[in-house]
Amino acid sequence: MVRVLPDVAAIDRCFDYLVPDEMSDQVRVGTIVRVALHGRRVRGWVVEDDVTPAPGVRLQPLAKVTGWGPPAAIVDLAGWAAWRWAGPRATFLRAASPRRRVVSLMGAPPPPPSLRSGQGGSFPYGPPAVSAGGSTNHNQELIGEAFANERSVVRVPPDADPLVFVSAAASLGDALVLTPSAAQAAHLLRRLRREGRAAAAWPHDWARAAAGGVVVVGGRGAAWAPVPTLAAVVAIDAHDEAYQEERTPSWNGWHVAAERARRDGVPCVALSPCPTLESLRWGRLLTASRARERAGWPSIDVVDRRNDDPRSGLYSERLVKLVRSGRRVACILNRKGRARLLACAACGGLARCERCGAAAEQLGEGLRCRACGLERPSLCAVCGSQRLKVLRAGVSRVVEELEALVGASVGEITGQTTATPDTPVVVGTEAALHRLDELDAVAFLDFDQELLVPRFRASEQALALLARAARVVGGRRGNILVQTRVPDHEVLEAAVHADPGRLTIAELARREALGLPPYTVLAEVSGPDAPTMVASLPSSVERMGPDGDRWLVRAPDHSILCDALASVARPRGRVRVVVDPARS
DNA sequence: CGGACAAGCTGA
DNA sequence: CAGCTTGTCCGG
Repeated sequence: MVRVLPDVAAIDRCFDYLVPDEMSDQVRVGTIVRVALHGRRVRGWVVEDDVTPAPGVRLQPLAKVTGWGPPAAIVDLAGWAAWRWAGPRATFLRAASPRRRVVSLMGAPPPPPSLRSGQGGSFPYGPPAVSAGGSTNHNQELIGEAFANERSVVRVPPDADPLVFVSAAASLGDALVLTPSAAQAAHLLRRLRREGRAAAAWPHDWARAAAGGVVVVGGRGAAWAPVPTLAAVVAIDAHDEAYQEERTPSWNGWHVAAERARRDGVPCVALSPCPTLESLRWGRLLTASRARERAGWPSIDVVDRRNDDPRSGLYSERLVKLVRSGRRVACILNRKGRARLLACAACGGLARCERCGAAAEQLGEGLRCRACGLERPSLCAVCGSQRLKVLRAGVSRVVEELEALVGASVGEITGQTTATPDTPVVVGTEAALHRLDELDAVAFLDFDQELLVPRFRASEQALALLARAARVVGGRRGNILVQTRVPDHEVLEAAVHADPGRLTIAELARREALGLPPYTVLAEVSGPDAPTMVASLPSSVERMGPDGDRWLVRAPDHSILCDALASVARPRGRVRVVVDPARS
């Protein structure tokens, strides 16, 4: 008899079934099965075997064995994640299961014995990494030390090649390597295979990973890969917010992988040019040499705009010179559309919505309210003038203005655009930094928007943006231009001096004073039934809010926070809980 | 989630 | 009071 968790998000509950004799050799903890439940057949996972039957319940047999599922250790890990991110277990088991049915692990041949290391013990490197180019000059000491610790945060400059760390992990045995995006994972995988490593892509090579003898590479989901004997974990760019699942439960891939490493007692290495404060609290910080770090950040040109003529708009003299230089430049502005804020050129009044009073933005020829979406023709609601001036330009508007300044065509990239423009000058939102590479320079037109946004992680996120830009311009070879009215902000100081530690110190003090992470932990509770849930939380947690329909719950650590969240009955479907919200 | 069943609303 | 909608309950 086995206990089965149905793959139905709303049923976070197990049911017992009989195992027919002919299935018994295929059924163990993790196996994916089909079961009859309440008059229908649903998928589910065996989460316990050899269950003693509860008296007085007539059991149904398993309807079918579908195939391989996550190993027992991962089933257990899913239980932990359900607690840690206050979500149903089924979500995590789904994340850990193969996309297509796996009937046998055969056909996933193990790699040649020469590459199967992982006998444990000291730290011999495997086949020496063939260094192409000069970016693999980390000293061996740093790598050795990283894997000698259980939890290391290795701060490397933005242009550092993570491959040496990945190879070192692979030399220890079956390693798990996480990257923020699937594209980065695919690239890394190709390079590992070129190096002669047996490597499996998550989630495509699920069965190969389960068979063992490979290093598994993937995005955040790879944290759930069925590696039989884990030897090490590496998270590349561990600061990246892409590790966090956007949908609830919003689990974090590298936190899951780190928990796995902890459970198995193997090293976990988080690489980042700008480690988060939370990661620094989690692990021991190791840094590249000062000289190496300084050499790996580009030159950062901070343009102090405090005394510039406001009529020069988003374009300082240095910016104009840069875009006219003929070099490949991306101008970054995190505002989509043409104009996000307008004023009447005649009476000076702001363009606002007639219905709700919120700011109206330019949309085609007319205006649209940014809050309620009401559209109206482009004229002043107060005096009727048709002349409106742009107070806050968006990307599309900047494209037009830069084309006039450069005298050539300028491309545009936002999250929605699909084609990559081939013009030397490109304007875009942050998305442009993920889509372009090998630029000569990146210019942040209004960096204050990043620095001053009212979110407690704003500074860290702003530095991460600069690190991202630094990588896109190829480290030291490129340039970053930053227009700001806060030129002495710690974020800019840290980037200019290639010393993220400067931000760490300032930010830690601020967070401690305000009782914010990493000194505390937060969860966001929202939705129609949030008040009910918040009201029934135990007094071990602090409640803050509401802000609209959002509440913040604060506790000294995850054990208290998650226990508190788990202790209250959840009104189904009507409340959303986000543990460790990225923005707040 | 999705079926079962009860309670409430409507119209003839 | 049939016929339909809406809400609540519960699953082996």
